[in-house]
Amino acid sequence: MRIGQLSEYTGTPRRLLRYYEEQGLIISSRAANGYREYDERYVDRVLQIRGLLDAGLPTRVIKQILPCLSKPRTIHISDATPETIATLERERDRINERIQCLARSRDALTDYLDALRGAQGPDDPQADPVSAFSSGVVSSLTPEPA
Amino acid sequence: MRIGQLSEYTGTPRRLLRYYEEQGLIISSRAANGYREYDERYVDRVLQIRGLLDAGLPTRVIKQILPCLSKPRTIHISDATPETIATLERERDRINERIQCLARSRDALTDYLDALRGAQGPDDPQADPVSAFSSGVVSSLTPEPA
DNA sequence: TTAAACCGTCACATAAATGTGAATGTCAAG
DNA sequence: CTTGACATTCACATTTATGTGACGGTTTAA
Repeated sequence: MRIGQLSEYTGTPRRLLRYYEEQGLIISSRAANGYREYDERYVDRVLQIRGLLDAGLPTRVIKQILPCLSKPRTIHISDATPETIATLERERDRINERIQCLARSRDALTDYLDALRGAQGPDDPQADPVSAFSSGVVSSLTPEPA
Repeated sequence: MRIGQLSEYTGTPRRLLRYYEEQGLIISSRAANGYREYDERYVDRVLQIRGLLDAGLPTRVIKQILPCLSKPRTIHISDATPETIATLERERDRINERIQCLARSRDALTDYLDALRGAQGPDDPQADPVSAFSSGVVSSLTPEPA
């Protein structure tokens, strides 16, 4: 498929697909006229890239770990220096830290929402019996929620 | 404490602490001379902010969810419009998506590393008995791992 | 009193991801 | 052949999170 198709399937502006290529995240073959030509597998690939970018990984890091994320593994093995391995391990650890951080926030957010629902918005009959009661104390550590 | 202390404790440049304040993520009281004055709780707060930023959340979103992440909950409850709740739920869902995406990548990365270790780098006596064997097939979907 | 180590604001610079448009080439359909 | 949709490259603009420095005030200690 060409860039327009891939753009449509992945909801990614053409500009960005070219940018990802420029950053070495994807590779395109060219038709005789110079048009980029993509494999169907690029749809998932691009969605994965976008997910990782959205999760805060820079293209530089994504470029490093992408080759390890292909479905049919048992490829790309054998070209691994100790430094490569160390780098990948470091990135994996960093990803783990991100996950932990996000999970903590998600859990706190969930608790907060549960408390809110328990306190005043029980329009949803699934509300948990969380004994939440409000006070007027304001921490002043943070601004008001929007 | 003043900004220098907070900067030292959190490993965050002064410049960024002022920036976070400018973005409404933190609030400082001012001493008579105009110096910013911080509570000790700001250390954890700033670390949390940095973690979320590093995980890809923009300051705009962090500002929204931060008030819900305070330890002593049961504060800030009662000022929640339905739109606020909907926004928070949406952000929670987005955070969840990020977590899923990162977890997938981490797992794939872990598998890859396990396979690598099984294939050639068993310097570590803890290596798992993963029956990994390499082939020369290259996907061409992605560049070589660095 | 002077120097060093803080603090303040202001402002310019940068890298990454992205938006947007110009100028042009290609191709399929009328 | 022309038009419209799609492609190309080039290039400038923008936003966000930062770095960095100028210039000046304050506090502390020699």
